[in-house]
Amino acid sequence: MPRVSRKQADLNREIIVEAATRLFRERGLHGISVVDVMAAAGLTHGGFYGHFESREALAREASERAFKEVGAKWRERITGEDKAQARRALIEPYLSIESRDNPGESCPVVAFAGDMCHEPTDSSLREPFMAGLNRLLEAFGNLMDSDDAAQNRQQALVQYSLMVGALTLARATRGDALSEEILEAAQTFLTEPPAPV
Amino acid sequence: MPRVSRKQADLNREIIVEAATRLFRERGLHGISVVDVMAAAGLTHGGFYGHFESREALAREASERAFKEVGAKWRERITGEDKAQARRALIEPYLSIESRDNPGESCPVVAFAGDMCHEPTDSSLREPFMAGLNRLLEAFGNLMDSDDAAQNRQQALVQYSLMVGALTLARATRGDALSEEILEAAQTFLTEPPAPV
DNA sequence: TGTACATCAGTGAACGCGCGTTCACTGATGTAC
DNA sequence: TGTACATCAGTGAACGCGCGTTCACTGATGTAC
Repeated sequence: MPRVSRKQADLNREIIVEAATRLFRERGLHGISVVDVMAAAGLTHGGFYGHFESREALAREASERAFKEVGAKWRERITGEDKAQARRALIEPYLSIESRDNPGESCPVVAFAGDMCHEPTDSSLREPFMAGLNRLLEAFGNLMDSDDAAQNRQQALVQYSLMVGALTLARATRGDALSEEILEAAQTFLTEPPAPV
Repeated sequence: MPRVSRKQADLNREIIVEAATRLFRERGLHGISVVDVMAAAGLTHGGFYGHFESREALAREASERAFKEVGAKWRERITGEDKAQARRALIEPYLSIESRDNPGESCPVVAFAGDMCHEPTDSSLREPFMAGLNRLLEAFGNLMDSDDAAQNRQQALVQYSLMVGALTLARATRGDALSEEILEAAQTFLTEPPAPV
């Protein structure tokens, strides 16, 4: 069925980006093809370049959207005024089995960090990654208890690095008891009073 | 120059594995081709299958060797009797700029964890990864101060997850000041007395 | 509102390329006498 | 030790395949009157 309405075409583009936002996080920046994304959107591959300049342009847009999504999710969870409680509201779902088993809907930092290490310095994917990571770190730093901004920053870097490392390792070891053990250890360390660090 | 001596052939195999041990860590499990490895070993690709059953078989062997290498490196660094000092002797080089900039010679857990998340459940690469990770975690746990084995285990999981997360993020953000900031924050947290956790 | 025509979103074949893998070939190595 | 021959490590062309990308085509959509 060639030539759909302009409205439908815009919707199709939206569907493609949504599918990509999930698939790139699930299988990595190099783990899916244009055919895969288009098929996931219910389309054939030929129309892809009517919507996007290149595969990389889609990856960039998908990365941006993934960061926006989790940014919004974080904001939802931080509504309370108690900072320690807000931290827990972020950390517990972050280090949950659900999060581990649904990379397509969770943190793009974890999803892309490994690939980003191999990305060339001038890759256009660096920009959305860095921007998104910085926003998450800033939001997280605002949830620390100290009056000392430098100390809050350091705590945010440490705790977030731990969250990224634990979730990455939990995914890498999925199927082994170690996977749950890692999530629980990190969870306990980060949320059990007295306030960590 | 076809048909080298048996001795030279064994040496060539060794050179191929060594090149692969470095290259797979530098560019990821899917980032290099058989041609790349053979070229790095000074050979052409045709002879590859005289030495290895498949590309994956080489990846498996390279992974095993990488874990053996860092295991030996860790053992070298742990010679002292002071556990806190031994921890520092591991952690400081682990979270250094040198480590960040030389993935080909450093931790295979960080090098492969991202790829391992996308590897099929029955991938033959899981075995060396799990075995190597478990050995490193055990060695690290033995360096904790408590008499409580469970607590030592938890500390090892937390601290190692943090090391993996921090090094991964530092590599992913290389070129930005954030990269060094992350390394320093994790370094400070893990090595500055009072004993962390 | 209805008609005629231009536009263009999506299709599927095709492109060049790099990949993992195979194979006929070469000629030095290793061996049997 | 020397000779004749079998072996086999490495070479480079070739294979099928999937990839990103291009393009001629189709026919419903959008527009001009």
